[in-house]
Amino acid sequence: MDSSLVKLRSRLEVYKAMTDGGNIADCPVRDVIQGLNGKSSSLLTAALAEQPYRFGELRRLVPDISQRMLTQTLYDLQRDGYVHREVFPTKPPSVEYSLTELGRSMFDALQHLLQWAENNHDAVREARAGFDAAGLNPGG
Amino acid sequence: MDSSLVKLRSRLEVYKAMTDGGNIADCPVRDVIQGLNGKSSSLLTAALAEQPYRFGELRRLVPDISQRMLTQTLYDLQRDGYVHREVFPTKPPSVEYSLTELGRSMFDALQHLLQWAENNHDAVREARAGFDAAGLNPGG
DNA sequence: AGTGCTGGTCTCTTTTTGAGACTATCACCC
DNA sequence: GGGTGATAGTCTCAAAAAGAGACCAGCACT
Repeated sequence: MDSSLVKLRSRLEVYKAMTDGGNIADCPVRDVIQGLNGKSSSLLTAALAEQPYRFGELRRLVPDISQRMLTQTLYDLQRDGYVHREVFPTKPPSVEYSLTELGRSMFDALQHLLQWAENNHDAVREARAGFDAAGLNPGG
Repeated sequence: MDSSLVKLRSRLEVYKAMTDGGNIADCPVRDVIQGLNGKSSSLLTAALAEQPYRFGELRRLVPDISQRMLTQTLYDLQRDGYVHREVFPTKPPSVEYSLTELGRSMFDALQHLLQWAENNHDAVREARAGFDAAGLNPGG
């Protein structure tokens, strides 16, 4: 674990140098992670890691996403190479979305964070509650 | 790896049930990950995982973030329990931000994704380039 | 001919983000 | 004793992103 911290230091300097240079696209974190930052990107990737899904299925699976955002998020995931989109000439035509190899590889890394979120959801909620309560009564 | 896929299926169903029920806050992915989705949250967490930093230092470390967003992102990270904020009554007063235990734990999970981003930055860029090129010339 | 399914797009409104001017306090310098 | 610089922010205005939901087009079924 300490060794990863050592690696981290140099990595951070790389990030800094790159953003410092002006070209943000050269910073992997900004460039890659930002593409995953959509409000439902993680969830959709998780769904597609399970199995391929069609547009309408994804919509039902993640009901609080608007069609517009679902379209756009899938488009972005496809553009970044995580998702494959295939149109079947049925009547009416159906569209199937699936994870590419790159997408599956990315999801393997993302999964750690999803797992953490699940394990620590309560801790985060408690932190929020405590913070808000303290904020309302700052007069110590 | 396959066993994690099995776990995933049931997990996804939990997500679905929870968003389906209407209360999005009960879905760990939406609730936790969304708090990390800020454009620079990952980068700031990475910086603070290295060592504590002061406000101005963070601003210089991540130059393309506005003061306003830096303030707000740090506030959000603090509220979710990842970051500790300490004011020192120097003249002028200085404020130091550091990772809490929870934040460090979260970063351990996040780090996989950061590492992946670094390793696969080129692949993502190529995917984008290929997608855009194909999009301009769709007539097959 | 009307209804439903498919996978979207278009418009309008609200929310989020970005850029950057402005605040307040105190040490230092002249 | 007044201007300058450092600290860590806040405030306002403009632009970008996201959400809600109406609308579109093609075809099967009735």
